[in-house]
Amino acid sequence: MTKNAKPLETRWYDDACGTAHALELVGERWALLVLRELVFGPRRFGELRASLPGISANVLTQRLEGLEHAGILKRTQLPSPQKAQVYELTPWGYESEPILQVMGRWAARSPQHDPTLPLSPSSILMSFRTMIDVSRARAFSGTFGFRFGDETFHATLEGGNLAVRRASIDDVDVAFTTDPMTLAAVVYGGVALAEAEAAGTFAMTGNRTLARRFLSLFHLPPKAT
Amino acid sequence: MTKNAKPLETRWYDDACGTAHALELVGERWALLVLRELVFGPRRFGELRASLPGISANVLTQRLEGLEHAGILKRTQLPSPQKAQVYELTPWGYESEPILQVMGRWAARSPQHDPTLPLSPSSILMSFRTMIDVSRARAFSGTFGFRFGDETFHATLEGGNLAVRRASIDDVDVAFTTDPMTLAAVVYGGVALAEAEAAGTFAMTGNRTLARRFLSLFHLPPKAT
DNA sequence: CGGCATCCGGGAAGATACTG
DNA sequence: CAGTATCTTCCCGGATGCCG
Repeated sequence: MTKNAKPLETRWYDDACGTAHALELVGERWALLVLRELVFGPRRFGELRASLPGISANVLTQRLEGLEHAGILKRTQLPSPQKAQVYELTPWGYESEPILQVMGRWAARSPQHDPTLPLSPSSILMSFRTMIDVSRARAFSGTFGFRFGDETFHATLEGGNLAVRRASIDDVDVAFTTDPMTLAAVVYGGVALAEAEAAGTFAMTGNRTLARRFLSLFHLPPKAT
Repeated sequence: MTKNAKPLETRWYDDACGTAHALELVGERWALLVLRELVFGPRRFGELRASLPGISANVLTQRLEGLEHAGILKRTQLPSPQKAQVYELTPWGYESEPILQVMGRWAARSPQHDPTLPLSPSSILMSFRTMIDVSRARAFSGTFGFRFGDETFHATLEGGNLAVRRASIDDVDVAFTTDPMTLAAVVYGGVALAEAEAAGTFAMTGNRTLARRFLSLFHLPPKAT
């Protein structure tokens, strides 16, 4: 029963500013990265832990408790066969995505940003939603599937927006099978598609013309100074 | 000479995600609130400390060092007469304002947000930039001055945007003299102008019709759930 | 295996006192 | 006024173990 539910009303900003309150809600270490991993759909404890390199189990437990208490996520039991419990953002929790996007766009301009570090599937797909060239994207539409190991994501491009969700990827126009770092290298790092395919770390099926057009939609902002 | 300037390269997220990098840059406690206080112009150490209820001097020193090292702000000496040192955001640092705005807009919908806590001048003016009704604001323009004790801010409304900077407020169409909490109560809390004026905590000079129109431009978003 | 509790070491934050 | 030094408190991270 989690006996120690101390709200610890101390140690907080005594400030009516919305930004300060946001920091009380999601300002603790790892909190926003937990949201990042949940933004495309519910996940289990172990999946979250595997996607967050370096987080410890007890800290993840604390964050999930705090975020649930704040009304940002809720834990739900899957129907009987699985008997597993998953964490899912509430509608208001899903609205936190712009925070992640704006922070990512700004930090991508940092002179110290190292794009060669590991990347999670959520991260690269979130970056697509952030870095998409809306005006060029409006010119076409399509459905795209991503397979990263055993995780699959379904993306629908339409009206300049890329809607992404964790789902199976049957019936997509293009399906990519790769890993997040290779995908980032191809899209942002100027690595040639043919090179990545030859290396065996990148494969795609479906409409290759559409695929190339899609992959050229995303660009990092220029570095500051 | 601050002998121990080691950034302690450990304790960070090993993650290429832009959001994760942003958290490395401004994810420490107080960091974003320091930026909030700098977003309308340079300030001195003591001014920052006074605007950040509860921060201690050594933590503020650490944050300023870290933010300077990251290239988000720089310390500059004022010309000879003052011999004072101020902290000022770099151009890229100023671009962090959308982070503050998006977080504030999202957190304002939190069921737990308490708008009766103390508020800094930067906070209320930042909230105006965030919560402005752009379509209605496009319909007119004007210049507005705010005097909070000895701090003054100059705001220019034009094209739906409210540009704010710390500056003297001569030659404005309307000048408000009040405190941030009273201003928030009038704009967001439904407190009548006449009531606040009668209480002596709110005064304005200039075009009163324009003033009323201006003050009605700003609204908090509805609470979630 | 998933989730949570406990213990421990290290380090960051908070408070106070002190210096130029 | 602008920080620095010191001490205490608390959070974070890792390890371990319990229980369903």
